[in-house]
Amino acid sequence: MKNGDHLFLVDGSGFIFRAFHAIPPLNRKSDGLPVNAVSGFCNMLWKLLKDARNTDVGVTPTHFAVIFDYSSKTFRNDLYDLYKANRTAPPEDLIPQFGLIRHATRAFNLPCIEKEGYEADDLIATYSRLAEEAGADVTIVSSDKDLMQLVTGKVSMYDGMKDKQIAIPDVIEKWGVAPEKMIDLQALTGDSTDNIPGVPGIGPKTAAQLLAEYGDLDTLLSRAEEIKQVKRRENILASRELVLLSRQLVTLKNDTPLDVPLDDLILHPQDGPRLIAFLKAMEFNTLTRRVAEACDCDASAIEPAVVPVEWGAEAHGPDLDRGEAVAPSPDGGETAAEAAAVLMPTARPGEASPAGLARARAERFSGAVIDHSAYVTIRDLDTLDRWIADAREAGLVGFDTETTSLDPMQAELCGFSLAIADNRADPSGLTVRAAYVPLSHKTGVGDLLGGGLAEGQIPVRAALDRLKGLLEDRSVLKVAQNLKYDYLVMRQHGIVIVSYDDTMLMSYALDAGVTTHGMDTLSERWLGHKPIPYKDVCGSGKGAQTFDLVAIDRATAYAAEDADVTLRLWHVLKPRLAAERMTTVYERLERPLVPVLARMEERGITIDRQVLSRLSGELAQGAAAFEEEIYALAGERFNIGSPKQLGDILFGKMGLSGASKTKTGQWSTSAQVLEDLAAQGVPLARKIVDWRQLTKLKSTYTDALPGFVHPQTKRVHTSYALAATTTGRLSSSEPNLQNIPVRTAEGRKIRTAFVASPGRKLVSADYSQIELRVLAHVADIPQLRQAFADGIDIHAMTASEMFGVPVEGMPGEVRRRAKAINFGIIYGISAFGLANQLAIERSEAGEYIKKYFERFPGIKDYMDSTKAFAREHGYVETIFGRRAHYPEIRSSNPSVRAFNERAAINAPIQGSAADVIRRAMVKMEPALERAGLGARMLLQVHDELIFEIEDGEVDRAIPVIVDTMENASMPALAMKVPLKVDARAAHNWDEAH
DNA sequence: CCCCAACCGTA
DNA sequence: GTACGGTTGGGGG
Repeated sequence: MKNGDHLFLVDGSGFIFRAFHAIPPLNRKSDGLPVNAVSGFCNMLWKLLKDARNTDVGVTPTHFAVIFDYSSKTFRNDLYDLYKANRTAPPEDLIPQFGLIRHATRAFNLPCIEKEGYEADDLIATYSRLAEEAGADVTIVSSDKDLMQLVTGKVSMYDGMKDKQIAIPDVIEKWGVAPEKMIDLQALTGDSTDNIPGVPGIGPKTAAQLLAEYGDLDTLLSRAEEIKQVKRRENILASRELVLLSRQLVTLKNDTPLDVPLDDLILHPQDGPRLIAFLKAMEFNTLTRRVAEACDCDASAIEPAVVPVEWGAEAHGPDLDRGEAVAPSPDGGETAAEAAAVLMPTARPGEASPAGLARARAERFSGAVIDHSAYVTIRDLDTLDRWIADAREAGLVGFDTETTSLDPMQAELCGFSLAIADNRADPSGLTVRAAYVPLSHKTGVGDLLGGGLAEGQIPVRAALDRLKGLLEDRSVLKVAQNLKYDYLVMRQHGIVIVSYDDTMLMSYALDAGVTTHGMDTLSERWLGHKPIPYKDVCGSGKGAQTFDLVAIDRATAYAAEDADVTLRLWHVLKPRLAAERMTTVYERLERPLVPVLARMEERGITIDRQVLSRLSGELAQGAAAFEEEIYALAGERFNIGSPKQLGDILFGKMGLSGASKTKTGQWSTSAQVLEDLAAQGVPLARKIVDWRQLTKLKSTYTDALPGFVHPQTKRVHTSYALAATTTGRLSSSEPNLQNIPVRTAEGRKIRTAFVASPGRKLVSADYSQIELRVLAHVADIPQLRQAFADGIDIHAMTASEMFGVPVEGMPGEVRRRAKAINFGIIYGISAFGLANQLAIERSEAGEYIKKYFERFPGIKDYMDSTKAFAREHGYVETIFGRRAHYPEIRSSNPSVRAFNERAAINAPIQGSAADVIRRAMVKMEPALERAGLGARMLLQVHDELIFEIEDGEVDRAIPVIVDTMENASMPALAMKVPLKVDARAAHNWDEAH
């Protein structure tokens, strides 16, 4: 270090405490991790370093270090055992941030310095002295008065939070003494926060006055007798020894041993990608964007870093218990605004009870008058600011995005809309005003050169900066329809929506099985209003255009209406949750899954296109070979893929027996029928079955999957539907990754194409027999509970009970039949179905069922009582209270009724298992983070979760994953049967499964 | 171009 | 016998 250099020393530990208390703890990661101090720290570092690069502005560091306290025990404790003895433990939310700030420092490519037995202040004093001796200037980034003794002509301080420089005159102004007298002043006054004794009755003012009069502390003490004020004189004389001790304590040690030499503090260039990876992991979206701009990086191409979090001893994570107090929950947490908002509008007579309010709301909102001409197009920032301010004031806002694609991973934002219930104008909540903010609408429809940006739109960056403030404000409840979509779209712009409700999920929690949950359906059902069809705005089929090409007036009517309708739906559905006691289901099983699934979809999974392409060729060859043989056997060429043509050939032309008809009267050519024919010795039938298998694998998988590889991420991003099934299961589409083949060897080859990225493994963790375990729990069957407790083969046990065959040496066929019965039970067994499955007579199947019910009477009771419950209430419930509705269960049509009864028997079993894995998924990310693991959950396949995990982490991650899944029901519900999870790691999905 | 039936992949 | 989604063929407009 040389003359003219400039060393910045950041008091990291001091900053943590200051930032933690100064910045409100609103600033959490989406998983609930508090990062307010980290956020303040990163912003401050960025500001310091940014100015540093801009040589026109301020001072430019050549050397830089961030200094931390190593631990609470230092040499000062040897001097005075009560030193800092009154310190209490840091707040819980602060604990994980100590480690994170060190990670942040390293991500900024800065030295992170601490030394056992010394405080940060001593290290700062030492570096400061050395730098000054070398002729350099020093800036200590801190506002701590303990460091002011270090200020000289070459050494100044800088308060990073107040953006204020502290030089010699500033110290004198503040404390009345020059920096070199600060030690004496502190010794006299003491410091209650550090438990440093001083002279009673002497504060900074008196101390400064005394020092001005006597020059320094030693002189003061030697001439203390001269002090005129009796009390003050006596106190000083009595405290003499303590004051000298205090002086030792407050004197910073400027010759501490250093592990990192001064010259090593030289400022290195920023490592942009590394810093962005860290900032993304912290979800500091604004800063990520700024850094990406400054270093010209594409932030979207950078994976978030894996940042281990040390939580200390305290457990953390979203609690999933019923009735437990809801801590500020990671995402859609209940806020004061939300609690207030649900009561808005003001209750009227007859609305005091939740049910009364719900009824009144439904009544008031039905037959809504929706006036498209009242919608506003927001074209300038001032108007947008007013709307956002009004939304803040209301604490509640309807929100919707308009984009160019239904696929959120491909969608480009065109604009967004806001809806506000005007509570002042109309306390009924009925008056909703809504606006559309166009951002990137184009002109020149049909212009091949592409029209330019349409006039009268706010610049995207400016508008989104304002919107971000609203969407990330925990105190404003955002209401959206199918929020996962908007969540993903906004994430692409660095915005993380917090505090939200999703009307689609509210409807799903309330009415699964009654209705679908799309906005148009809900609007017609609850508001009696048919929203403008998307087709009317954008056209369809060949004439379709993207939303950015829609004229802004037309777009406003459509888009604002969506936000308007969504907010009205919320007013109807929200009170129903409480009235129908579905709030817990909604808040614990539905809403928190939105960001979890969004992240899974965003991560995607890698597929090896070469593997698929090779397989596709093999399948084509195999199918072609079959085709020739099929034509030869049939005696003519025909479309094998046409069941109609095939049926005509088999049962018309060839006159084969064993035909059955489909419900439309056509010949059935199902696999079952063909298998039967093959068994009769019809070789053509076998070849058709085999041909179908190959062409199915080719068309549905090997040919289709590569088309889903995202052009930028090069991964496949499925879409999970949260509200598609009656039972509570998820569904997956575009592509459906929940039906990737596994049962045949040929099919399994498809799974080898699903691979981990380099240096990682795929880990598959699946529940073993979860539905039978749920059945054992809900029906409380002693033998089943015992078998699961003992880890016995459940199907063999069933066979043994039914047929009196010992488990040892049981024939495979006997076990197979018992297995089919077990599955049949879960599916709401019928003699017809079981006979079909086992290819036995219906009477024989009936005997099996009778026998089963004799051995397990509890199952019969369960099925009967479930049916009776469903008939009485029209719905059934899972163990977590989710409801599946069967409105047709009282149908006078016996087959319709029987079908609904079977579904009603199945739903609590399938649905409870679905609830369990939902809980596991919500708990998984916090559990992994708590364990300091970067494992990433990618896929869910009903009873299986697939992760991508760094090689070195796999062995540590698996127990965390297994434990989280096995204990997913806790603490809300202790199951009577243990849940068992098997997990394996491999390069591809086939080997991991 | 849209919709439905048939078929088949998964849990 | 439960719960899904995707592909193909084919009919109707």
